[in-house]
Amino acid sequence: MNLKELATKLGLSPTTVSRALNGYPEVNETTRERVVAAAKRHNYHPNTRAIRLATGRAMAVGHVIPIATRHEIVNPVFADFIAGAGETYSRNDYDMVLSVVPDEDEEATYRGLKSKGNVDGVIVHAPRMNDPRIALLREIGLPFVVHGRATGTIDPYCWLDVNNRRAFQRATEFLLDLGHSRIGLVNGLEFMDFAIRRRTGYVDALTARSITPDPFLMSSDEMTEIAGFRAANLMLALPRPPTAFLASSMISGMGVRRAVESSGLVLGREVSVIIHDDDLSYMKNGEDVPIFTATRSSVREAGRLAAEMLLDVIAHPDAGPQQRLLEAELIIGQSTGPAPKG
Amino acid sequence: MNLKELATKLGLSPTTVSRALNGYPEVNETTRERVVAAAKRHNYHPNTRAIRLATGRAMAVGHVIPIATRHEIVNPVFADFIAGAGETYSRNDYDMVLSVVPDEDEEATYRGLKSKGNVDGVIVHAPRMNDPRIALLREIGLPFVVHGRATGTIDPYCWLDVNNRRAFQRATEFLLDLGHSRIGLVNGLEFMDFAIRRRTGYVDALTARSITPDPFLMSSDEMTEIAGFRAANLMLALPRPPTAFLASSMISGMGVRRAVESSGLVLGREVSVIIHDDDLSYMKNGEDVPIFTATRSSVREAGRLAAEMLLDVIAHPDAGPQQRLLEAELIIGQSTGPAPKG
DNA sequence: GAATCGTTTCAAACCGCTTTGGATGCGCAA
DNA sequence: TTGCGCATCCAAAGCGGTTTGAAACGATTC
Repeated sequence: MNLKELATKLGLSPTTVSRALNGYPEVNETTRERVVAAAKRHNYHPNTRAIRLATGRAMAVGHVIPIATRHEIVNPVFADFIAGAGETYSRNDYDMVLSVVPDEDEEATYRGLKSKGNVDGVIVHAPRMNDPRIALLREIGLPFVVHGRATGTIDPYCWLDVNNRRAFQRATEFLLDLGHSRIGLVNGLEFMDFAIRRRTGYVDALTARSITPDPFLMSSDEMTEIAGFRAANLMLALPRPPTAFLASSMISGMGVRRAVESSGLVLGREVSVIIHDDDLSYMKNGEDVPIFTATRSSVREAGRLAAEMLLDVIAHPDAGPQQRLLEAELIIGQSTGPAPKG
Repeated sequence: MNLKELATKLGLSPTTVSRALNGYPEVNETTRERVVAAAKRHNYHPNTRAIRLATGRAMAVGHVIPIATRHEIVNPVFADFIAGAGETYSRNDYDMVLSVVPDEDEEATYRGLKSKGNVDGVIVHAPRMNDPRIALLREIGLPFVVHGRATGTIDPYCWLDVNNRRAFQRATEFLLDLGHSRIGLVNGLEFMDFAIRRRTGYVDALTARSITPDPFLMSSDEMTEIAGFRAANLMLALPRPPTAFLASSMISGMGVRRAVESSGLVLGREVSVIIHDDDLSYMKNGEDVPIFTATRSSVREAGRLAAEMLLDVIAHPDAGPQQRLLEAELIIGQSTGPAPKG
């Protein structure tokens, strides 16, 4: 059942039927009701491909997920971010198209998305320092929103980010207030922008209290359980081991916990741990009482908001770039306590 | 730059240019080379929307991700499955469109996908017992491949699954061989098909050795760290606690480990644990030596294969339904050992 | 030299919708 | 009566490709 057939069946022109269904004013109310009823009765749904060609809009948003050929990690945060963004798209009748490409094809993918007209805009994931994608997207004129920011980029662009610096600064201050002075940082890979900012927050808090950051207490690696375990193990083996840790994710935090416990230490008493909690649905940080003290910010909510921002940018391309900084909560769980006397 | 412009520039008709670029035989080789060169020079990319309308194919595959309104869990396995499937799609110039919808809208979503012509086929995720989606998709004539199977469905359909029953049967036998007789099952939600099959494998292995399954040693819940922790804790508090556990995922396995260790027991000596390892890229089970003994099957590889199967089904709609059963490996790690004398 | 054939090219229809630029008919003011 | 404005509807021209059916032309066959 297509528009023409429906029109013939109604004794109307395709024009009128189209207008009736799309809510244009120049059609008689009685006619509109007839049309709507007939459309429902014959189970008519306009062909998306035709709409897209006729309107010139793709009614779709792209998410490009580069698969690093080196370290083949699929960011576990994607699932929840995508779920959040997807909810927004569904509500607005947009499609979400995911492109999984080897990272060396990423530029070609963006260019293709634009020139072939598959999408009306894209979300940029996991920005790095001086991320080249921002200039690229501006150059080819594809609307975009960055999830995160890219240190080093001067011209303004659209982004939505968590205040990672402030979050880690507060977490560090919290540990300092508890009397900890040797605090291990188990950070993500520090070419990622969020990891840079987190380290800055950590370093700032320390230096504000006249503590010189100890390079041996700062690690940077994938945010996996194993990596967290190894980093914490190394630090615990130091002559003057840390009494507290700051871990960049729930998962690496679990590795830190394993290292702590397998050293025979008790979490929350002998060693304190604060993690960053993305509030992943499959990785809840406890129920009533959080297991880990954490800086928390829902990545799913970030997905929803970033998607809304992008749709807004697509609808109003000439309104200046939007920017939004979300604050993380600092929630107190069972993994922190006063520094042991020593 | 569109086809007509390119044609004029070349002094050819759009017909010939289109044919030249699409490799049709009825065009002179010299002409073809001229056309291809010009297309590259002018950076011509055919408009996807136009191709889709003209050919009647969407060149896209759908993944519908229902968001349960009750338990809002985004399956952590999605990310890797999607990554695997996405690689296949990229290689074949297909788009992957994700629909995130409240689960009560799922049927309407599938019908819409079909009648609006957004996709050429879909992958069905997380099948349950007697899953209604299979009959629905057959009814509306949308090609599909199920990732998993649906116990109770009689008519043949396309699926790709891991042999969950056999995997858990082997794992149970392995524990029995080590002398364990009280083995706790920390299963996923048992309306999910894979969870049913895993329990069957576990029960079969026990009964084959004349051990009556103890209902207190069988739990079923979300596959989260917390749920694994709680289930294991309950079992460890029994008058006759288990000496071994079978956990349905790496994540719930980490909860089990925490319960074991917080009971002051040593993993791999006093209590053995086997998990199912989906080989998630952000959740590696150790490096050289696996942390957990595990039944392992890469969900990312499953994604690749399922996508290939779907593209094949789309290309050859009349070839009978394909089915493929993957076997999980049983890999030995540090979390299992002989049952303690007692 | 005419008929036939294969190669190469093109004009035009088509995919299913939106949208522009009229038409039509009616009521009402001039 | 004429003219104008308004409400309602329609024919036709896009959107940018693919594909059908036919034309043009040189080569081959009789």
